[in-house]
Amino acid sequence: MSKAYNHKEIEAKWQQKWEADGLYHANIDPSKPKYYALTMLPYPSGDLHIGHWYAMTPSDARARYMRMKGYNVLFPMGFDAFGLPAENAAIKSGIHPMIRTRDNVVRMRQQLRSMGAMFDWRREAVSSEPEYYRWTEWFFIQLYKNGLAYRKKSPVDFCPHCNTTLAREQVWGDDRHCERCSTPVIKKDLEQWFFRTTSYADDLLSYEGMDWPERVRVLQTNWIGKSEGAEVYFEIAPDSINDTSKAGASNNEYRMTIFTTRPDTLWGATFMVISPEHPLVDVLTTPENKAAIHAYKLAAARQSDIEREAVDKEKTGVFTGGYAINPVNGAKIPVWVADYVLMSYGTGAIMAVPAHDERDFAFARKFNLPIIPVIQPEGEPDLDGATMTEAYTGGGVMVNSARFSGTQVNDKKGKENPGILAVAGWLEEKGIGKLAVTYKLRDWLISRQRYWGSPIPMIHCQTCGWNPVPEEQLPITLPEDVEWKPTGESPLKLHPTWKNTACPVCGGAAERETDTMDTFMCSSWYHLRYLSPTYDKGPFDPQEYDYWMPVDTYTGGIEHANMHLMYTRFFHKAMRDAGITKGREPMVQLRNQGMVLGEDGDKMSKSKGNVIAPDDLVSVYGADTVRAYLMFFARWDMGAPWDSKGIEGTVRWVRRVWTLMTEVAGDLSEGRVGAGTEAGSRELRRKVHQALKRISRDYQEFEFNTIVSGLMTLLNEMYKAREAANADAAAWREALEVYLLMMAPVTPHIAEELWTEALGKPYSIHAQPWREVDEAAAKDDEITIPVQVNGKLRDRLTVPAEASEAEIEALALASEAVKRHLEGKTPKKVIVAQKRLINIVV
RNA sequence: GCCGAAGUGGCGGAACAGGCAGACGCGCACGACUCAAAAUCGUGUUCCGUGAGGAGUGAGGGUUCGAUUCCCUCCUUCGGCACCA
Repeated sequence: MSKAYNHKEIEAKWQQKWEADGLYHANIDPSKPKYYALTMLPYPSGDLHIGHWYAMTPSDARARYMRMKGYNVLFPMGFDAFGLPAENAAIKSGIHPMIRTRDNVVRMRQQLRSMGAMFDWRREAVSSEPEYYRWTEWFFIQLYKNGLAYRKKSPVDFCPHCNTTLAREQVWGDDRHCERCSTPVIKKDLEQWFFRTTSYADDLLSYEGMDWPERVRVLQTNWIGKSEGAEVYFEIAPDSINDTSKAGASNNEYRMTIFTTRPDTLWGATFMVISPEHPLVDVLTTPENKAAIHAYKLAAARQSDIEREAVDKEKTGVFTGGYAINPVNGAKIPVWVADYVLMSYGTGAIMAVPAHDERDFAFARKFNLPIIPVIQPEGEPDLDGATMTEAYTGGGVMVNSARFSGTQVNDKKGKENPGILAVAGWLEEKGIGKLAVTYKLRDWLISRQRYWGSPIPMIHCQTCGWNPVPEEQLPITLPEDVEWKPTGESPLKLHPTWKNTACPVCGGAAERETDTMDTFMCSSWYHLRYLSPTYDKGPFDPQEYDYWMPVDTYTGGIEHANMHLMYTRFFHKAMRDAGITKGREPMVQLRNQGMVLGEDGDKMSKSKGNVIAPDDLVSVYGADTVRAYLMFFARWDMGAPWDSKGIEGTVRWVRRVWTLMTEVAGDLSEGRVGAGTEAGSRELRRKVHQALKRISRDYQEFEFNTIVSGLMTLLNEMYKAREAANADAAAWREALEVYLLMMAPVTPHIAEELWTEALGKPYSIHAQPWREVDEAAAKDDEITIPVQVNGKLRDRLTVPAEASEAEIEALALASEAVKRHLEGKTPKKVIVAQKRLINIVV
């Protein structure tokens, strides 16, 4: 075998053979430890991106390594196929999303096959096919039955001209106008479906037993945003109730609950602020303030969340004319409406303590509201509300706080703070408040006013209300005969008959929910559908589940830290509590890859013209070279700009491997390799086993760039050994075999070709066990020890590996170079750092 | 503003026990082969210095016999959150 390397020929040949033989089929095998390696599935845009290659081929290499290590490895692939792009394309071009999606899946499957990855295609799942979304619907019903799905009014962007809701990306410009008619968009409350993610907030905060990057854990922790404090109940002053419809109602009906992290500052509350959307705004507003409040509410509704939440924005607000009673001291304090208080966090109402909160301070100064200090920093002049220039937010001693004056306050939160603990206990005793916890995490809004998604399997009846579709009627399929009008309304709503159905409870006329589910719902359980994609008695075959779950390694982009990964964790826990899944977490280990940027260092985009197409690279260089280069050219977790010149180094390496392997294999089979010398053979074996040791560790640790550089280094050594011609045939055979085994996960085709054709070994290299490191062979005979004088390198000693530290020290002191730098002085100290370095201090 | 990550040659990066800084590769230079070029092979390539030597891992300080690695302060870049009560 001395033909030239032809990547097209060997890649086509082996991909076909592997497929025909089912080489990568993963079946339940209780005799082997299982390993579920999962990489995030793509959206079928119709074109595989270099980013997909960058994410998937190292994941594949590691899955292959684990397989060689003796694990029964499952490495599946599929498509997250519902979503907006297909629907937008349908509105523009009239091509049905189903047709477009199926075409794209066919095309992308081919592109994915060109990677030569070990995907078990029998387990492919496509989320937009009825056999899949039947179970997405089924899961919705399980969540509903377990009280985790509910309906609530929620604000959405709405175009009053088109009379429709808009997705966030359909709202354009700083003035927030409709993409189609340029009418300014308003917020509108719509009834929508939510999942109770918040009821799992504390469970989601625990990462026990999970090998996830610190970065992702921090991101999720911040996103959940647990905050400890207290809630306190403020009543509206009796003369401030402007609700004629409920004359004579008791005060308690209008109790306002506030959340605060600083109940210790309650005596310093000089006013209250409620959100413009707060239900009690109208009750509190006096007739003379009505017009101003109304205008303010309208303005707030027009603003985007981003505008409204901008930190540097000047505080705005309007006085309602109404007052509340501070329950700790009976003080009557004014209630303002301001947009810096968000209805979506806490209770939408706060007590304002301007002396000890920056935002309240800014607000008080602007509107001339009183500032009363109630925490005095120790050893400092007394705070004075009239002259303070900023809020004091630190610890100290409580003052002006009735029975609590003199109590210590520190920087800790919740119960850890003696001031908070004391006040909260008293509040609870008096029935005016208690310790409380609030989260930033919101419930998951899953309704989308869209066609191309999984239908929400709910039916609304005028008499029986909302009820789930009976499970035996699933799936509720999407109608195909819909019209693509650019109305912005979901075609499901406009379809003449689809929504008409019978109530599952009373049998009377009823309507289906016409909203569809967020696609994150589909991707929250795809790892389960892979287990048994054709199973029809449930979402997955329990036998497959028991063997394969949980996912051992999950790989993908960090951009999914707060959305997909959080939803998947929630989904798993909710279904576990419903008795459907098992265990604390769905994914034990998580690793994130970085991003391949364009050659200009910018993010790749069609408009910038800096997109690198993997298909072109594969056709020029071959999949093996592209795989190897993607693993080599950057740290996997960091990513880097693409370098089209850099790939030449990998091209040369692959060619040099081919040349050396075919030539040396030829020499071996024709007896041209002599007995060599014992030292020469030992030297070659040492290099091989040292590389094996390093490379094994690098596969384990996801350090793909040093796997390839380690292979390159060893190849250079093998060329030198060949030049020296002093290694025997056995050492060479081992070197060639181990080399191919080590490169097989990176470059599966060329490794298979050389293994079977050049070395004549039995097919397939990918079913071979990983070789164990021969520690004795890897051991150095001689070691080089750097010798420093005062920390500066002055000489290097080469000594036998078994030399004693005393011998090494004596040799170091005898060194000419060392003596020169000692300048006749006597060393004060000689440090012998094991057998790694000597430092002589004078 | 808060949280997190990262700053090492012309470039991507390596150094995984606090112990030889710059592995491997790109690029570049020189040489061999060639009429020539490409390809290939070989040699060199952190900076300053002819040299001995000196400096050097974003900046400054500290701990240590010894710091890219540990600690403190600061700067820059990137990512996330952003009036969260």
